[in-house]
Amino acid sequence: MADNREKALDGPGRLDFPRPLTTVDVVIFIVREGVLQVLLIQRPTDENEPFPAAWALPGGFVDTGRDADLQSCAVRKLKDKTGVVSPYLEQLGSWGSATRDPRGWSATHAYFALLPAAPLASAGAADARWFPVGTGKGKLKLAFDHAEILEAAIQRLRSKVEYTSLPAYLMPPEFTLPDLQRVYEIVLDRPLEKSAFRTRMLAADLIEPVARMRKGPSRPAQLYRLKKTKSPIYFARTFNPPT
Amino acid sequence: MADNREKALDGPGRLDFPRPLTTVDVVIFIVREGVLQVLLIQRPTDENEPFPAAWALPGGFVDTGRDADLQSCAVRKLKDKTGVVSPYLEQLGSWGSATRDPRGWSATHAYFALLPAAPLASAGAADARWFPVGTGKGKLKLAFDHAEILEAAIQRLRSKVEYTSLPAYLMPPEFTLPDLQRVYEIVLDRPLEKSAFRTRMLAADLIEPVARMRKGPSRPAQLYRLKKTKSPIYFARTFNPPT
DNA sequence: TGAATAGTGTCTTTCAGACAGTATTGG
DNA sequence: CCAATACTGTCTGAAAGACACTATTCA
Repeated sequence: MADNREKALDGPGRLDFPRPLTTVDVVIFIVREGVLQVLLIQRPTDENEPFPAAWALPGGFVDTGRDADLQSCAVRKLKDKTGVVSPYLEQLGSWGSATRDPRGWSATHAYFALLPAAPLASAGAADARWFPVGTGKGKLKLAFDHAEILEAAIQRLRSKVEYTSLPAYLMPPEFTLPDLQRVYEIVLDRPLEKSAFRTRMLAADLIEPVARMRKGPSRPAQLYRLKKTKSPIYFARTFNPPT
Repeated sequence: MADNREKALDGPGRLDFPRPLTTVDVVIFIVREGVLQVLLIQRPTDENEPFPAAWALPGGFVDTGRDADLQSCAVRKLKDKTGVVSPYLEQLGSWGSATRDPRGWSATHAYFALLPAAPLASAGAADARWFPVGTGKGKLKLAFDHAEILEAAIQRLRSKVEYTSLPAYLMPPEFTLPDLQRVYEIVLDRPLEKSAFRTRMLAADLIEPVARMRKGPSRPAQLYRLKKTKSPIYFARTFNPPT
């Protein structure tokens, strides 16, 4: 896009002012080992970089040469760090201010992604690690304003899980209803009623049984898979009376 | 993060790669003359400007010298065009791509604002006009991707009105319950049950009666005002069973 | 008085909450 | 058999839908 930039400069001259830095960050969630986890990247230790060695959300500058738009930039960052294309990627919001990046006025476009549980969901990159989303204490200090962004992502996820089928995107290809309920409970951090849960999920036309059962130490459970559903289901009520 | 490519471009302290343009746009809603309306600005007729004379959302470039952050930039644009500070301003999302602005890669941070109905809610600026939000047809061609942004704002507003008290911010300082219901119905474009509506609103601890009544050609109605409520109320159910 | 709108009451429906009870496996 | 987990049924309660009914003003 060097062309456009030159054109801009020889126009009425109105574009010759300082531009903020533009970045994209992605909050990537997964459920592993029974807890909600988020992928973080360790920043380079180079002391000339901002926040050296601190943990940060995966992300970085928009590359005007490679990224057609913000969403594809987010997809690229996601793929760089995990090797996968998420079945669910949603815009979370944007954060921009004069002070959030020591290098100058900057604005980031934040996305959040849900990855399906997989037997060996390792962080793809060497500088990447999964961190459990602490239920309160033990908060990590993150680079930039990423702690705030992460907090917003968790809130958004929790809030949407109350009345949508989002957790379906956190499931492996085949799962049982109790599995799904467990994931809801992990994200919401509270137990749900089994009976109401089953009724709602089955009524939602969201999942379909496959011709197999999950065997275990007790009664086998019906396996389901996600229907070829484009978008999440919105329920008319939340799961429990609101706070 | 600095992946390999960015490291190459951006040695320590080097940030000299092309930066996208950064703008903020605001979708400003009001209810006037019984319909939901949105404020649009006519772009300059100068043929060197993009989309000359086209209607656009109020907005513009972030001014790194004046704007401390995105939100204050949005507040500034809102005040420039309407002279008021909205009681409700929410981030809507961001749109960025190589092609949305002919001047080059650009990203806009979109907000939406709700203005209280006022007897003489004129558009403050000369190039500004209120346009009814057409229920379907008669769509205006807007500059940039603003039609898409407006569409998203309307959807977001409608969706949130289903289960929040957002319309309270569209009301004048004092209003009756039937007034409020009318605004809900205008935004949702469908009738609501009076009885359920009243019950819900009065239970929400959102409004309080003032010591006056609205007189009219028929039975007077109790006037209410918004309680000093910081944030909108979220209801546990939507108003009607979903489609 | 009647028209018009505000506001209430009552019955029904829907669906979650609670929880007991049945079903089906392995040991 | 028992333990464990999957799944179903039944009762209750809260809140919405439907709609009739009462209340209060003006003309």
